[in-house]
Amino acid sequence: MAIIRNTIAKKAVFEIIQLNKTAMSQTEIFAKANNICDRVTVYRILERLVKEMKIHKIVNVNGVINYAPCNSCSHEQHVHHDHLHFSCTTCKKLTCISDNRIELNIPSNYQVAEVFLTVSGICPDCLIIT
Amino acid sequence: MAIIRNTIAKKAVFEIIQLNKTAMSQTEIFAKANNICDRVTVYRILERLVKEMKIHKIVNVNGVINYAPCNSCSHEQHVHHDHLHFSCTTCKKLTCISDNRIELNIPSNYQVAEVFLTVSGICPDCLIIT
DNA sequence: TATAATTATGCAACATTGTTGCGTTTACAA
DNA sequence: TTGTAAACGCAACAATGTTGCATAATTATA
Ligand SMILES: [Mn+2]
Ligand SMILES: [Mn+2]
Ligand SMILES: [Zn+2]
Ligand SMILES: [Zn+2]
Repeated sequence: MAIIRNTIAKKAVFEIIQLNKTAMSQTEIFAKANNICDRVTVYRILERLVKEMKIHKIVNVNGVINYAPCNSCSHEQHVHHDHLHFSCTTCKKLTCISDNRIELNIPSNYQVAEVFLTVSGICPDCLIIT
Repeated sequence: MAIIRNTIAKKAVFEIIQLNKTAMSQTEIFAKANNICDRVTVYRILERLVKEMKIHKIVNVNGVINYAPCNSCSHEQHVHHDHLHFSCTTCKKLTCISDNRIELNIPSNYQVAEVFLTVSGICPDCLIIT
């Protein structure tokens, strides 16, 4: 079993993700990290944090991968998240929205593993401004 | 108002998309196009076909953008598709699955525009092989 | 048909996002 | 304190997508 090390960079990256209200891409996280480590290291730290189930991965509607903290992830729910994501077309922010039950209507010959549900539109912050 | 031109390359790209059972990325489409045009042209043709509502765009779970033909797209439904997509973890193919009603449970201060629902798992073809 | 205007293309160059290999450093257990 | 696995930096690469600009093809219209 591999030993998990809590390096300075890893702690910093995790804190950046935790303190932010919305999900962030590697680029955004690296920008906030103030050159605490190389950008490749950020990628590798993110991989580890996902594996350790401290954060989860979300593909935004434009194809860019974002990361957000896991709040109550069990081993089974870690990837197959029970919540949806909201992608704001104005501020481009991606937000985790609390649990949402959906009923899938898929032919029985498909074996379902994970459900990815992302809704785009305008977030509350951007609606106020308008 | 812009005039729509049906060029040889555009017809070829559209036919490639129509004849394929699953959605395809620009890379796959270009590979099948047999150097009928430059790869940049394929990107531009895809943009036009999306605008003309002949095809639609789907972001796969890995972040790569795929394209599939539109079957019964109205102006309103063009992007806000009423169907879900199945992403096979084995053969990596992305398939459009016919309509699927879902009930969203989003706070009312979010203004919803489009819904993106992608399910991953194992497709029927890959299940048979196993 | 000839000419002008518009649309589409090729090519080169660039941007962004993500990955890999490898030698070196660091964290942690013993 | 020290050995070793884990993490890191750096350089190089890969995949995907975008932009500018000169040229070619198509369509409009005189
Ligand atoms: Mn989330
Ligand atoms: Mn589809
Ligand atoms: Zn917003
Ligand atoms: Zn499959």
